Amino acid sequence: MGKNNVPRPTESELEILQVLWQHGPSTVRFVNDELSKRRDVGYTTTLKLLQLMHEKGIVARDDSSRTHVYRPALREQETQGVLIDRLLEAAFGGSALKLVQQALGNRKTSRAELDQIRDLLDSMDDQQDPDQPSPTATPDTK
Amino acid sequence: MGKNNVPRPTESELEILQVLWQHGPSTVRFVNDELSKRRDVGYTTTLKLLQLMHEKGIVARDDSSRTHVYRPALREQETQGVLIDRLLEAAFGGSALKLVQQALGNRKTSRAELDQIRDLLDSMDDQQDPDQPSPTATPDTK
DNA sequence: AATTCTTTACGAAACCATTCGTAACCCAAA
DNA sequence: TTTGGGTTACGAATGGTTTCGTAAAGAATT
Repeated sequence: MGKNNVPRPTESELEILQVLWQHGPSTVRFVNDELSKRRDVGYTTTLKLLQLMHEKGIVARDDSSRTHVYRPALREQETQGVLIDRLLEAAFGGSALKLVQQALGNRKTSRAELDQIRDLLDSMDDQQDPDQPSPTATPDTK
Repeated sequence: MGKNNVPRPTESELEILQVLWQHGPSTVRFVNDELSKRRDVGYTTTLKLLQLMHEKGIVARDDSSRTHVYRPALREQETQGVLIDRLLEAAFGGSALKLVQQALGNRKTSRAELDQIRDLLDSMDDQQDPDQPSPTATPDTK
């Protein structure tokens, strides 16, 4: 099992995942209240979505008590990674460089944030292993 | 008219847009041949997609001659920007920093690319003083 | 106990993306 | 003129996402 069959959340599902990531394991009621702060959404709609996400393996749930408690099945970073890969393939021809340039270039970014990115770049320099080629495009591992 | 009603291409539509961005204005036949290099797709499927994209305003077409010629209605960068905004909102709570960290962190990136990003960061430092708003980033109200 | 509130489960409707079959049309070649 | 290949237009089937109405069951309140 690699990243092959990692679930690909839809937009609504992501909305819910963000609530779970931010607040931790939550009931349908809580998630729905959070979503309702941003837009109109019925309780059973949120319920159904969570049930489907559960079937898909996107969330796990504790149904030991009557009101079930849902939590993300994947780490935030993992899911975000999948989504970036998706966008990278779909719109940037696989070039992470172009994506980052676009993300930074067309946007206001504070100096503090720029510095944080610089730190990240520096730490990546340290990890550079010159032995290996740079296979940005072939996660073919079987 | 701001970025409000900029079209939001689907995955298939992006596949086609990439062909158009890369090769310039093209006929259905050409686009379909390109897509066929990667996967199985019927001619009329590509045709229909292009027709729908035309209706949506995602592509423009020259139908002065019998075989129509399609071209992107938006610049590559513009569309990519919209898509990043979308992902940013949907999965990263709006934090471009987190997105970039994720894009770079979970991925092998060559030193050359890292250097290019550093250059970008440096040039952004220069622009830090927003007397002159960046020409790319503010298509405000007309 | 009866009522009300909360929750889950289920089914269906509405909508959209994707795919393709079929027909009509034009043009060029036979 | 007829045939055939390439093209556009259109409609429909399929499958997935999103929404919500309704029913059933449990829990709390009266």
